[in-house]
Amino acid sequence: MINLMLGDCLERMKEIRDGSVDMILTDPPYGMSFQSNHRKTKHSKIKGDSNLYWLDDWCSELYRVSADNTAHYVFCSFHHVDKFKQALERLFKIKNVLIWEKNNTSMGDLKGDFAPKYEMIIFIHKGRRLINGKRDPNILKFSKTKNELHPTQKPVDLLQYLIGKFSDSGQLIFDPFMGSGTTGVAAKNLNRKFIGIEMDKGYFEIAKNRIESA
Amino acid sequence: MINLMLGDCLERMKEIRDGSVDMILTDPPYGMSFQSNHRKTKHSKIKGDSNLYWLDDWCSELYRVSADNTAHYVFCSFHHVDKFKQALERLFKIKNVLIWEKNNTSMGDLKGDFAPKYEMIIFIHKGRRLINGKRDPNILKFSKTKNELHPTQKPVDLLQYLIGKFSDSGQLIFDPFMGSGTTGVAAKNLNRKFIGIEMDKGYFEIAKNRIESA
DNA sequence: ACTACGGTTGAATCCTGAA
DNA sequence: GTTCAGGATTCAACCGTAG
Repeated sequence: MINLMLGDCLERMKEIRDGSVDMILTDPPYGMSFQSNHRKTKHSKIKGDSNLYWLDDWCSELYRVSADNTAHYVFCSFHHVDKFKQALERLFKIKNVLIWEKNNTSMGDLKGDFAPKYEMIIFIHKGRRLINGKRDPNILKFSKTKNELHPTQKPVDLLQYLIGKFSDSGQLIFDPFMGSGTTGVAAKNLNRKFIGIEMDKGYFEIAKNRIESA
Repeated sequence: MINLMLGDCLERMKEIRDGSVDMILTDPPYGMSFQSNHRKTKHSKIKGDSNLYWLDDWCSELYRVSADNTAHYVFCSFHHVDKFKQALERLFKIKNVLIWEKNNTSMGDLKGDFAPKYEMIIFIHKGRRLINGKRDPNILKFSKTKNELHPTQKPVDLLQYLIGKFSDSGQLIFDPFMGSGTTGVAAKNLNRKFIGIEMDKGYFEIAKNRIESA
């Protein structure tokens, strides 16, 4: 079962039944500008809300739709980790903050700072979910995707790893900020069901095509 | 110049002159025991939440004693990164969150979680301080010290690396939570001046001996 | 005119991995 | 080896407006 919705996730999530989702795996917009004058490959502009006013309502809906005894992942940069952690913490149990170590660094302040080489992944439980297989360290090394369709596209193998560790075959994975649909591809590859929501029509079509042909 | 003080850093810091410190490098107590009690209540009141009530006053004093255009490091676990980031952010500029990747993992939840393999280091500026040498990634691999004198003892080579990157020979390093004195040893090895404060008399003596014989 | 402030624009510059 | 491209960017200069 694959269910893709075009629209604002705060609205469309209302259509999802209480306790029906076995894993949320998503990469919310951080509220940064993606338009760089130096990037060769330009992506369409993504709406940046740096005030993150929607966070609390969003977390409440996530809690409502998720089943008991499930584990979930929310990608996050260190710039906003405090706000995301506190919003999630009101309802979920913060289990860990995983570090996705990339194979490259990004730009940032070249003279007064260290070079960004990772993204954070807030790992939460509703109730208690046991790990599948062995317990791995909380630093995960995966190479970045080449020729990205979306500026923050995640590697499929990273998402498949995360899905495999804390969900079972046939369970339902949910991504409220679908982007180019990598979470859906990973879910389908592992025989999970999937619900994805995306507001941008261009990315929605890309996601639909990618997941169909996966 | 090495100046070691026995006492509560919130009190003893008052003796340090405005703008006299070139780098703060410290590992504050996290108050983990309070945290675990608090977890049982889901809709937690922030008031009386943990023993981090001293954070805001502490940050104000750090800001007062530090010179303009200086860089500083505060160690932190992911459990409390939100509170430390927000307290520091009121006055300092958050530049980065560094990841100290250890060579081993610690215990934690063996069945429902990933294994902790890192500590966070909040990296802040007062004004703007340029890097010494090249710009390195924000994931730092250093092996843990063996036969520790203190439960959260840091490797000397890690602290020397951090000191070397953002301070100069002859400048003053300050550690308000000195513990077993590793920051002082690193500072002395690199010909920096040092002020350290420690409340516990046992650790104070250990630190004094270690720094003297460094 | 003279700052002061806010928003926008464009230049800078470095490590890593892939070719 | 050697070259080359690119990266959830930051900083500073530059206007336009307001006081």
